[in-house]
Amino acid sequence: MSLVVCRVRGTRNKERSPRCQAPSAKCILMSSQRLFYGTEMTKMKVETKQLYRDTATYAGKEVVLEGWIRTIRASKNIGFIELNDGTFFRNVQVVFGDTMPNFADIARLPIATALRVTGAVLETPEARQPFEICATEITVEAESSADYPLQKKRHSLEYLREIAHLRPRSNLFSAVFRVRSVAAFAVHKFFMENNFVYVHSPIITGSDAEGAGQMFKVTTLDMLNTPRTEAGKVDYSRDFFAKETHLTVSGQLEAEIFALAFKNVYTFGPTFRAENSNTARHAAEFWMIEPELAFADLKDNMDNIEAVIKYVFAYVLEQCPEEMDFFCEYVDKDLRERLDNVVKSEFGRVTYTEAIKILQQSGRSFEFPVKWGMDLQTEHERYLSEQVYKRPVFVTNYPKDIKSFYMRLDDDGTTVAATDLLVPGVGELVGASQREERYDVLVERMKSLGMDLEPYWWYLELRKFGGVKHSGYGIGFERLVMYLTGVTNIRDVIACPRTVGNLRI
RNA sequence: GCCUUAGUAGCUCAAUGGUAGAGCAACCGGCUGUUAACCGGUAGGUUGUAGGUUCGAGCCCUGCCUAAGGCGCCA
Repeated sequence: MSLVVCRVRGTRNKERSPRCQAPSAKCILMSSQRLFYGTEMTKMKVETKQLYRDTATYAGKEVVLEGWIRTIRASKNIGFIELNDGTFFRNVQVVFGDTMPNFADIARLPIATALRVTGAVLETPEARQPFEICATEITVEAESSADYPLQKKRHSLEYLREIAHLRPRSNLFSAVFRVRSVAAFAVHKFFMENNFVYVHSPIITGSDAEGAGQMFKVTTLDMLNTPRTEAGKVDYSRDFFAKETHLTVSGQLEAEIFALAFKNVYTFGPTFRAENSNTARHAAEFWMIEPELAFADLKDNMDNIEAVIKYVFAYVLEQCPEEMDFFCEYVDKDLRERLDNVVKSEFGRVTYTEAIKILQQSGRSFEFPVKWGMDLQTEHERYLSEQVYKRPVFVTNYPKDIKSFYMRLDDDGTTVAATDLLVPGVGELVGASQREERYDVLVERMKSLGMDLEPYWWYLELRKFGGVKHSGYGIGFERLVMYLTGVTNIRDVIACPRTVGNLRI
């Protein structure tokens, strides 16, 4: 077995360069034997993340690394491969020389070819990368082709969307989806540490008027031959659930069931909206976090929202420094400053009525004139979060007429205990409210909205049996990831995005 | 759903109504430490699509398709 570390025959800087002061073969053999697992013939398999996080442990040792070629460049006698094994944002530089019998074959390999590399880890503190692997053996695990669509240069996000099956291999999406994963874990970690119970609310729902927009139908009926009632309508009694069913638009009402049993709960799962929305922040399938807190009013609610967002941001900043550096350099130069600001500063809190005054006194001419009673338009929300507060801001106590039936009526009888958290660049990140716990008030509100009470019999019954005050909110998880990464299109933070007229993969 | 803009080589983009071009990628060759390596060469086009105006259209006009940006709906 050859253990010559770095058989480069270069003469330039040979004495001075630390990269040429490789440990002796004997030294490597002795030290690496202690780290081998299994039989002596088994090489030490490593992952890139281990190498980066614990370089000193591996320095001078022989390791085996499996990964894909991100870039490769070679001259007559020496070549360089940047190998990515998926476990870490950064690549590992593999140096290979013409002492390898298959040098010429390796040098010609196209990007995305999968390799198994055996070689010694050499620390290179003066180079752009902290270490490299001096290959003694490289075998091809799976070859790629020259027409691989990802090139080693910047691509447009639009182009990458067209190759959604390959884009996770690009730098940006490697960073985005690792951050998404870490952020999701941080969400669970926060709620578990605060003694919340994780509830799996149903995906298929029987109530068709949850008030959050158009819903997707769920059915097993034959579309070409639907059974009809005598009145000529679709006979859902012969459908799978013997009633009309849809994909959920919110797990909130079900979460309330559990909040009134477990005190503090949260859901975290997919949500579906069949809205004809054509914006950079809407998708037909997205993930929502919906906590529900018993014995909690609107202020408790806001405190919890602020705490979880700060916790998740701080955790991602700590766990994903390489990814965050990348976003700051290539996506948004001000990202780190903005996120640090979110973690450190207090979120703004302003009532709807005060916000209207701020907008009216701003001296700005808005496309939609500002008037009490109107819903805030995007231009108003942006002005408040991006110009006035320059950080997340809660707008509270909206007029009841522009909010949902389940929100608790304020004492003035005209506003409800609701709040939206507006953040710069993303818009509405969280929608929240204290729920109407007073049975009579709730029934009256639903009746005045012309709602059919029957499907909500269980929701109303919760108010009869110890239905304490309680509050909850919904965080759009993708919008959270957008805010964290600086990525401005929701299609670029979802693995396989679904939007109107678009489901590629 | 509404408004605006765009569509040219595999990718990113040029081209005053008058001969369709560059960089990168690919392919061939060179190069002893590269960093989106570098140097030389080769090949690559029904200008989204269907019509129209014109002696002549990538460019002007109309429809359609696709995408992006903005708005509405919301998380």
